[in-house]
Amino acid sequence: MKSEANQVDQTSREKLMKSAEHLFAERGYDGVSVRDIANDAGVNSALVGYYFGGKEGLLAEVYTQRCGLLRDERAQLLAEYSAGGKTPSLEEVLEAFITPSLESARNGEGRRSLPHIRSILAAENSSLLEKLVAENFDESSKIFVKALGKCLPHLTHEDVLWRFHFLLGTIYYTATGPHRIKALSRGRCDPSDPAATKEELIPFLVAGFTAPSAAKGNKRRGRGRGNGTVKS
Amino acid sequence: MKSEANQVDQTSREKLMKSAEHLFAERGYDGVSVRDIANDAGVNSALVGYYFGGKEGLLAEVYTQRCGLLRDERAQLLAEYSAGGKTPSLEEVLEAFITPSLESARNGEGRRSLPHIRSILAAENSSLLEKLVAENFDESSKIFVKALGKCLPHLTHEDVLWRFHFLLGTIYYTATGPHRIKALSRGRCDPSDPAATKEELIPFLVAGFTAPSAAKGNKRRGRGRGNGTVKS
DNA sequence: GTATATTTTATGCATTCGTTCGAATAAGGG
DNA sequence: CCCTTATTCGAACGAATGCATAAAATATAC
Repeated sequence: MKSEANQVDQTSREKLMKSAEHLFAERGYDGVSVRDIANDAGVNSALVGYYFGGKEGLLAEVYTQRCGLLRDERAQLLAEYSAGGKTPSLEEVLEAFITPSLESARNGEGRRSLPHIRSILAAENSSLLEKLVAENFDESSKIFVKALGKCLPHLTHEDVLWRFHFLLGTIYYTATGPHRIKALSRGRCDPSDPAATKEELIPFLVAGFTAPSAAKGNKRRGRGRGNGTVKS
Repeated sequence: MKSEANQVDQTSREKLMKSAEHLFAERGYDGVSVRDIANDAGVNSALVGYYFGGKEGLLAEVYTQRCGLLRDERAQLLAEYSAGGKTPSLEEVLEAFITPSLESARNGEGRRSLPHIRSILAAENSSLLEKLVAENFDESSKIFVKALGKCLPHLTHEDVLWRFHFLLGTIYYTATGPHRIKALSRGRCDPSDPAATKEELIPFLVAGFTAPSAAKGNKRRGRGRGNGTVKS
């Protein structure tokens, strides 16, 4: 198979994947028909069955490919920040995790499709896709949770997991629902601008992550809010 | 067939709305057919046309009703914290906003359906529903953004909006499904537990909101003895 | 009782969906 | 040239969709 086609000479398989990524991100899985995809790609609709076995196979292919790219970018950034055996700072770990999510336009055409697709999977809750998410995501998650925990020795493992969970929420919501804040701010806050988003998100997250532990050992009814770390 | 004696006499309209809320939250809008809803409700499928004019009308009805409930709960909590002309603290404002989102089981049957539906709207991006979101949510949002700004005079209006945006992300993501965090923690972190979530989320958010301003140049106007209201 | 209004049911319709199948077209080796 | 293989195409299938309508059942008023 001659997979080294030029970007001008694109195989039908690639056209389908590109259109599928675009349309799935825009209108959801059930909201797009294979005819829509084929039409957008300019090929015959039967080719999705020929190349991917069906609509689900096409989505799986698109998703895993995108996930791999995102995972690699994150890993590479984290590796850069860990060069020379150095332990990356909290900001660096967060930046390594967030940046590829915000600007996943590297391969596509300015569309941040992966978090959108990911959000759609969560919403439409297809069983196959839930499995895909676990397969492609848990690996990267564990690495970053570990790196975060190393930066935050005052937190329990569960604290880190919770805050990682909140971090994911900010990322996905930024990628999927940027309409409202843009309207409320009359366009001055634009979550589709990766640099601006990062500039606001990182300090917010750094402060949130470095907050005192909220874990069980700490739930004494102490009056003082910023009480120190409780050893046991 | 005659409907067997239900525990309460529920009109077919209410049955439809209940089933629609449940199913929309579970499988999305396009993922559920009118027949599915009618079958789940135990009524004839033509009744959704009779009562709501169609599938979209049913969704709009469900959504606006749920939205009204949530908005009222939030407003009531904020009013309680503002009793006697007192200015609520940051934690109180956050709690008033978050709590009803996390435990929207008050009226339903333990399902936190509204954020789920909201998330689906964002994903499937229907034009009608985007309008619904703006209509039902912006009002509440503006009130809380204002209350937050009053607690955080060191921030610009845009800072507050950004962090409010991140706050929404954490809520929606938490409510959108049983997520990886539960698996990664072997069940010890359970986002479906409102109390546990709040115990972790509030300190995280308080720290994030009170972080120093990230605005470029820190150009907060009206510094010194600030006029309370934020200029619009 | 009858008459009227409301609610429910049964059924059909036009459309769209994902998928499949067989026939064309292209490419390459003998 | 023929033969094999890979790709593309047009057409069609059965199933499911949202929606509309007429008739039946039920409630309500007189």
